[in-house]
Amino acid sequence: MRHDEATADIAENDPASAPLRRRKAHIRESNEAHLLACAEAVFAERGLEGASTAMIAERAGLPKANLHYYFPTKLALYRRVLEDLFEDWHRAADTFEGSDDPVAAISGYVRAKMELSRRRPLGSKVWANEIIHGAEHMQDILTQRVKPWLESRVTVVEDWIARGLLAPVNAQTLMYMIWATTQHYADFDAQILALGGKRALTQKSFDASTEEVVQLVIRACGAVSPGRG
Amino acid sequence: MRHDEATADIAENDPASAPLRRRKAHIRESNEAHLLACAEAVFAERGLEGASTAMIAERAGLPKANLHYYFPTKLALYRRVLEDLFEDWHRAADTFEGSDDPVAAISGYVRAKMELSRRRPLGSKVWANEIIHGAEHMQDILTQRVKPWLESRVTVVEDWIARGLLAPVNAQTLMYMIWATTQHYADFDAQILALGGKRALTQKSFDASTEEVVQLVIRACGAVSPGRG
DNA sequence: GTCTATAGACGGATAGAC
DNA sequence: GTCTATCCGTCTATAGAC
Repeated sequence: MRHDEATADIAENDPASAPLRRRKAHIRESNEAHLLACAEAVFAERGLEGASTAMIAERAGLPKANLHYYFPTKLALYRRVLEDLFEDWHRAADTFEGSDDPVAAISGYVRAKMELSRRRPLGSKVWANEIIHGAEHMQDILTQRVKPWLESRVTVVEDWIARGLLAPVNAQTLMYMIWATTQHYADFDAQILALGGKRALTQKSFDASTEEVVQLVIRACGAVSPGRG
Repeated sequence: MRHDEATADIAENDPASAPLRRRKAHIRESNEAHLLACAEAVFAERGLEGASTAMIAERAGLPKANLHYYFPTKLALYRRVLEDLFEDWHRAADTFEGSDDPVAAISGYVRAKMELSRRRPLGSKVWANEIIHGAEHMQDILTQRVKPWLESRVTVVEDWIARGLLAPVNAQTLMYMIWATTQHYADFDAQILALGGKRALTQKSFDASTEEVVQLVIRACGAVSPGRG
């Protein structure tokens, strides 16, 4: 994390300094990524207001001033975390694009969302926290990125219904149920743990919950589960 | 909100001061209730750390020192809000106790939970926020109050399954789906609004969403919806 | 029971040496 | 690019007059 080379006097246009510039770029990239990961954890544990730049810097093993060198304000850092989370969410959402078979598409999407809750629960918490508090720092992401995606999926589901492949459910309500239920396993893990379900944190119980959720969702929208494996 | 009577010199044991003591008790009761309502709103909007006692006091129209007169610390106020929320949640949960008919019991419970999300969305947000951040201030509520309730309901659902009244779902997973989906309409209202669904905030669209959720849940657990009305 | 003033800790952000 | 020291604002909580 520490770099003691004297680099301040390297001329920008000196070809000989190219390796140093690359090294500086690599340092920046690596420190930014590390700070983003630590920020995600602290924001998840304490929220935007509860998190302090000192906590994030300490977790990253850097002095606070160094954090402000990479991210000018706490809010800028927070925004970057949210944008990064959207990218990950969007990759999971791709699962829904692939198939024209409703059972395969929907169960695949539920599994992808559960996998995301498993793999990145802290990110899910940051996202949930932001929305609960009014989503003021992600209006643009919601309206410009999530909304078009949702509308296109609603169209697809309504087409499936028109073709008799699904029961006449409200597509938006179905999507909210899928989001809410899958994200519950990340956001409310403390409650699930306290309620002492056997399905707490092991990969095995998480996989079992995943298949139970898939089953519930598939039956909810009036299709027959294809089973799996 | 203001009371200018000189009451400091009223002897505790003087029978003549009983009316004054009653008035003081009423003042306390009314101010505490008002502060609790304002605290719930500010905690919902900003979280425990983001909320300041100054904000809560200002919303209540009282000086900050007055707030600390009624609630010694911010955390004590927060705890009182959480306990109050549990009581309300518990009343809604009673719906589930009444009937031995699974469809009536489950759809009634879903409606009660949706009604709670509609009537007290700020409270739902405070609850969600607390759990997302680790539930450290409500471990006792979860393990001593919510857990026994959940276990008794799991038993009932498993009995229904054994009697062939429901599909063989995992009762806990079903309950998490109900909680997650119904609370989504309170906690994620900012997202629902931003995604521009027609079902935003009117009572009418909320009622429609309620019946859609009931339908989805009833079908998910393998029963036939009884319709309604 | 009400309210002003303030103590004391901690927050985000920056200056400037290295 | 790193890090110490510090500014200045806000926070919780309390003292003490009324």
